[in-house]
Amino acid sequence: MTNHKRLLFKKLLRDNNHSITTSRQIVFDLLDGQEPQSMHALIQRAAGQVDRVSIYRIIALYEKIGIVHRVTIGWKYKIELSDIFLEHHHHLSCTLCKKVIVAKESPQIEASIRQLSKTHGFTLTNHQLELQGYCQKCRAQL
Amino acid sequence: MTNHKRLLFKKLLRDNNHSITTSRQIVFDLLDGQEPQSMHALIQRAAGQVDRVSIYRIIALYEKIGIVHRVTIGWKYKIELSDIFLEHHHHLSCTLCKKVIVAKESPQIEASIRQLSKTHGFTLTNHQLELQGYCQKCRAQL
DNA sequence: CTGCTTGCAAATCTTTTGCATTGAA
DNA sequence: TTCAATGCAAAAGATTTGCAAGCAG
Repeated sequence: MTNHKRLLFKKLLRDNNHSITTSRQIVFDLLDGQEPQSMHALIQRAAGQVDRVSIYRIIALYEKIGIVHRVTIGWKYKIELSDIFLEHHHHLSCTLCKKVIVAKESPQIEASIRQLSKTHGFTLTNHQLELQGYCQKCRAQL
Repeated sequence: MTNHKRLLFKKLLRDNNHSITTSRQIVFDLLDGQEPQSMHALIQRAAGQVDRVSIYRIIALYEKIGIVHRVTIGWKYKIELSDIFLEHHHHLSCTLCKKVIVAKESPQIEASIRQLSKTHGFTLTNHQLELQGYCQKCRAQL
């Protein structure tokens, strides 16, 4: 993980008047550089270090202050670092192998989305796009 | 509800070898012409008519045979009739009043999305776009 | 120190499963 | 009649809450 990310992380906590605790750093580290993760996965990976309940509380806090956001993969949500840490992107999730392909944002899509909001008098703060289908590998096996 | 929808609904059940039961019709009627609904809402509205467990089973079936799909609103999912019944569209959901604005699809967005899949060797079957922000009314009150 | 954070226990809510009964074809 | 579909009870899983103890600032 880059030093920059860690500094930004701490700054976000400080700026919002929350302390920088060991548990919070552990959870942040678990999130960094990973595909979006389910609560279950986070809880598993933090087992013995951070209690399940604290993870829920930490993730709730992180979402409120914009460190993470939730994305929908299939029917369930998963957690990933927000676009301040990762570049803005979209997910292509394979219905068969469940792999998530991360796609860099397309200026064209972003522009159309802004246009759509405008048409509806909507003030856009955020958006999520999920594509479902088959990845190249699974497709070949059909 | 149009007769066409009801016929299509029955045809989908028949074509997939499932019987047309009272419970299934009730759940279908609850879904028709409504904003996406939470399980909780469906269960409430069907109280006394269809058991909670059956609703879960019926919705699972409906999703499998393409009668409904799940959309994410905030952190939770909701159920709505699939694009065979409604036209393909996207959701603009207001973070404040929770209202969901339904937007007709934009050819421009759809095209960009197809392009994005292609770039990644992905076979697209489906996609969902959710915009979050403030609706006109809530925006005015900020 | 002092109040924000955490862990633990337990409550609550959501979804799934097993099984006997009911109902559609 | 016959097997799929339903209801009920209960299990399993996910998330939240209350409270005492621990740690960051």
